[in-house]
Amino acid sequence: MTYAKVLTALADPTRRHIFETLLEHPMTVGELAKNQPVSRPAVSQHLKVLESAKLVRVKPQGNRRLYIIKHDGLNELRQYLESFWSDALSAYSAEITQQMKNK
Amino acid sequence: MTYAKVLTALADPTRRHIFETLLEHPMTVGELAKNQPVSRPAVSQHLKVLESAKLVRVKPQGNRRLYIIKHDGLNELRQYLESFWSDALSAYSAEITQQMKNK
DNA sequence: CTTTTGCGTAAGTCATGACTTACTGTAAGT
DNA sequence: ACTTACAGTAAGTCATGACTTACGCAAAAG
Repeated sequence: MTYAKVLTALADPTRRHIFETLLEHPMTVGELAKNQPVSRPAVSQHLKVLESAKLVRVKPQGNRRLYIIKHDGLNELRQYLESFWSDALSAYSAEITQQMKNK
Repeated sequence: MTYAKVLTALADPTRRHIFETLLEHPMTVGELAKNQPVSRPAVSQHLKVLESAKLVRVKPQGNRRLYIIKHDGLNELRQYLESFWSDALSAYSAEITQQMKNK
């Protein structure tokens, strides 16, 4: 049921930007905040959300905290999406749509 | 760039419920509202959002309006998600994660 | 040991968006 | 024609959540 968290996490543009930045390479909070139009605490709060959605992971390194991409959340979301295609009921719906195109 | 709209559209639980209900079979607004804890106008507003995210389609039938699932929005979102895997930069990130597991 | 650096947390503000109850309009039924 | 059914729109309320500044705490630096 984490796909719900993933959806809300990625629905926010700032959070998406943070996530996509981390996709390039792991980064600390301070570094992330520099590439962002928002304050450092805001970034911290966003990272908290991303973490609970299993989209990122923390690696504390002494003073600093390195944030790293984690694919678990994305996998959950992908699975949720794929259920829409594999679903037999979905197929029924597609059939209706097809019928309508022919009219 | 519609994937953003799709994400916000599916981030809302009520909207997800409406969408998943339509997945079973096409339905009118009134029918949808009956299976929902919210009012009919609320459903109408949600359908508007789902429509602009290319997740549903309307088929006016005389007095009523039949709403039908549309896969375009989901396809856009899926494409967005897949870019995270195919991305070379993502691969780099995955490598780092792997290195960390070994520690 | 004091200072600085790096982050998380608290608390409060402000905008957005998810609802509600009217109201309006259009098609169907009598 | 008149009424009833179906649904979108307007307008207003209320909660949530995205931000800010201020603060506290631990690790590094001096």
